[in-house]
Amino acid sequence: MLKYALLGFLNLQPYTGYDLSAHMEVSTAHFWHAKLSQIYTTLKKLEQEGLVESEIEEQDDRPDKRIYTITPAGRDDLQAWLAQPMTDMDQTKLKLLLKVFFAGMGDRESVLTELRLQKSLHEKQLTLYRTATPQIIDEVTQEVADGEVHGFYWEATRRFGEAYEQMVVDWLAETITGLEKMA
Amino acid sequence: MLKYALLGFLNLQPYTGYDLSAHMEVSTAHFWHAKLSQIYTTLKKLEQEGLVESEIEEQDDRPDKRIYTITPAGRDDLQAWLAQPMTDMDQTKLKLLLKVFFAGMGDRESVLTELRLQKSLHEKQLTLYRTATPQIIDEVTQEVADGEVHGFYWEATRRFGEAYEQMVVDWLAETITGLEKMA
DNA sequence: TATAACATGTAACTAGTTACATGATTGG
DNA sequence: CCAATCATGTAACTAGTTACATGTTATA
Repeated sequence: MLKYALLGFLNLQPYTGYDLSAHMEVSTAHFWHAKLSQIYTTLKKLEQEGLVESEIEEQDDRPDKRIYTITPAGRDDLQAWLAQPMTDMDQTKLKLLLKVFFAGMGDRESVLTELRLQKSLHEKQLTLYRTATPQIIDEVTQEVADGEVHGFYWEATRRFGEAYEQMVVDWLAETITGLEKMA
Repeated sequence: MLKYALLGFLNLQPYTGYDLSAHMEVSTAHFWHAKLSQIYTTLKKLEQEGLVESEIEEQDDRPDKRIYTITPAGRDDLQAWLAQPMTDMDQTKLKLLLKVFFAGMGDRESVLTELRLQKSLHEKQLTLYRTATPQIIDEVTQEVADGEVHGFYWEATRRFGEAYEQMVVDWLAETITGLEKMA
């Protein structure tokens, strides 16, 4: 599926692998992330399949860049993916929940430490969605073509992130309180 | 990490691969799932590492069973994992959000269809967390040793599931309304 | 009469992570 | 002077999925 994340970004404008990584980190990271190594190998595969093309831009002070552009076949593939509705729910893997599920086998203090640490991490993330993310969306919306349309959907994913983190923080607070009472 | 899901269950009592799969499906599926094929290969690997042991129980009418038991080394490994706190947040991959992020490149009706379908799926799941899951937790709590302690944590993961699905349903409703107004 | 549940496993494949390898420039 | 940013890639590995292979019994 990284395939479609890459095709989606390349449908906005040409990018290098490094650029794509940077963009994913600030915009899709909370629902889709990838390491640079996987991005490079996937781009190579997409080029072999004819969904993207690349050309080298030479640079003097920096390493040369390989700039990828989406092809008509790539656009068709992306369109087909967008048009075809998912018939099942996304399945997630949450290590934290797995640890909580078996926490009765360890000691109470360890769980409390873990949950408090997680709470502070999720609070930080919640703040980001409320302060930094709206600014990023505003900027990018003005830079790209069809910015207003994309802006609506980008804001929708931001709202999801915010609501998710709020829910997690609330759940952690409740769970911590419950555990403290169990003393 | 499937490793720890399996060790966790086997720390409650011995199980076959088939049993483990069935238990995961009703209790951890929303935060940890695995196919039978992966469960079988992982159990084999765990046995080679000395973390579990198995013995065959012959059956006449059914295929023979291979019953796995956790070893002291397995228990130690599980304990160490539980005691060591995670220092980062779980990262998720949500195809639905990825599709929404790039939805401005497709047509509005496709997105609406997709979101409405997802809403009905998540509503169904929310109902399950409110009706079926509490009953399952009650039953299992009474069957296993230290049931009351485990019950607290199992209920915590149920609450997470319920809160998550409620949040998703609300987000979908809002997003659908926003899109309909955009007409 | 067909399909779900019971029961285990292997083989081939796709996806993703970690580590390695290289090397200049900029900022603290 | 050290870390971060820029920039690309390969190799080895771990995790997870899909498909294949087998065979009985209970249920709708």
